[in-house]
Amino acid sequence: MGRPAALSRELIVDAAANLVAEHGAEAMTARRLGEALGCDPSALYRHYANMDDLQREVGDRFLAAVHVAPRRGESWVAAVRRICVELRAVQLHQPRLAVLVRAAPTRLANELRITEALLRELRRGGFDPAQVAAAYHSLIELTVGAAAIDATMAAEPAAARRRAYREWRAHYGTLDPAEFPNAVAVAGHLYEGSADDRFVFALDALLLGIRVTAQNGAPSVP
Amino acid sequence: MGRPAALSRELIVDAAANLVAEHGAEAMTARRLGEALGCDPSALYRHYANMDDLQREVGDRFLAAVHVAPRRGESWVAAVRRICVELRAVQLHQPRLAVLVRAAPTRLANELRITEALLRELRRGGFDPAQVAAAYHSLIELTVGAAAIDATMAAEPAAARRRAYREWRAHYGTLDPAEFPNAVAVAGHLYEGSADDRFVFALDALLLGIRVTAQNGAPSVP
DNA sequence: AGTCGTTTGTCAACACCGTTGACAAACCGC
DNA sequence: GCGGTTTGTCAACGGTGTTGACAAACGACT
Repeated sequence: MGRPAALSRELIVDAAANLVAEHGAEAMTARRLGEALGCDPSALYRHYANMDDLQREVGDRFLAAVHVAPRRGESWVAAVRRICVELRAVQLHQPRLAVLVRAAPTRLANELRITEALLRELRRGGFDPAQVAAAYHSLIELTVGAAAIDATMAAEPAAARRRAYREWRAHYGTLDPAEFPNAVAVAGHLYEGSADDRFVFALDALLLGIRVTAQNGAPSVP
Repeated sequence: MGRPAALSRELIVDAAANLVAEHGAEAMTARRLGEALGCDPSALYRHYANMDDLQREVGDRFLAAVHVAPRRGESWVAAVRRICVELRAVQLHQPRLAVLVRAAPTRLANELRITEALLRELRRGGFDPAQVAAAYHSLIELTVGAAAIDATMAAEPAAARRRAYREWRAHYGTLDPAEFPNAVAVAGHLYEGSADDRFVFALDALLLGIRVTAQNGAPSVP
């Protein structure tokens, strides 16, 4: 009963996803979305409590691109690595949306799918439940967190990115050696390679640390 | 020459920092800042190109709270750990400001100070320059990234936080065991303890992985 | 002393943003 | 046909960053 709905959550989230894919996440405003849908901006509030609600669903829609199916012959470490790398890639493409996804777990379809897959692989690794949970949180914090940091630069073209990295390196190199001896000493290696390389290094180190911790227990730190 | 300046970058950044400390980072708008300074909002643009410029400086000012001086008898691992934990604590208090600090290195005074200290401790650990840079980037991505994720919840009172964690745990536990067997299995351990605990676990694992990697080289992943 | 150029703050305005409350259109069951 | 309910429209509110024209206030030069 009631007036027949011309809009629906699905129609809205579709249009919003298109808008984001074409014009970037900052284009997803109530007014532009209303224009794309041919309706008044305020009509959206009949289907979503507020724009954050909608953004959360759009964000989850983009997570559909992450493939979590296990591959034959793949170790659990390799699977976790692959899932995290893919998750990062998706988040780098939609920096603004990632903000909301990472504030709190949305527990929407695709996020649950990824969570389940990561937990599956970690359990395959032989950890006990508490270790699995701790490892999962570590991986998510690094993966999603690093994506948050890198997203801004990832939006730039590759040439601009390399130029920026080179400038930063150079800047650290020209600091006062009396005040910043260590920065000057390693300046040549800061921001070396791609952000993806740096992430994978961190990810591998974290995975290694998780494995060693599970075997030996947490090492003591004097 | 010219009309004498009533404002200055220092006066502005002082007022902005006070505003943020008292009313939160979202209170740092041009109009409220103008009101606090007794000037027109547009006067700010004589001293800063835009609000992002100003936010970056205010963000760096808050980093002054991070103590990086070496302590006697403290191992390099303990020092790195301590600096990262302090850095995280500061970022958790100013979530909005952290957004800008983490988009790209500001290379302002306090950020440089922290960078120098982390590099100092890592070099004390006996790594070669390339390893120091890689380790530094890993630590920053985890520390600042995790702070970005946790900042939203950290703004809530502790009771609300614990309630949210409990709800999430419960939600994972009530998922369909056929579709999400692993989530159901470890649900009881997800979001266990505090966000700080989870961060320290990840940080220790990462530090351990970095040390092992430097000793043995990167492990192969089948 | 008067004028010029420069710096700096003021004012009004522009173009946005999310969101709300009153209203009208369009359906269902009665 | 008459209510009740749902759904979209419209106008508006209060907020945001930012800009361009203008005026005040100085130092320097004639």
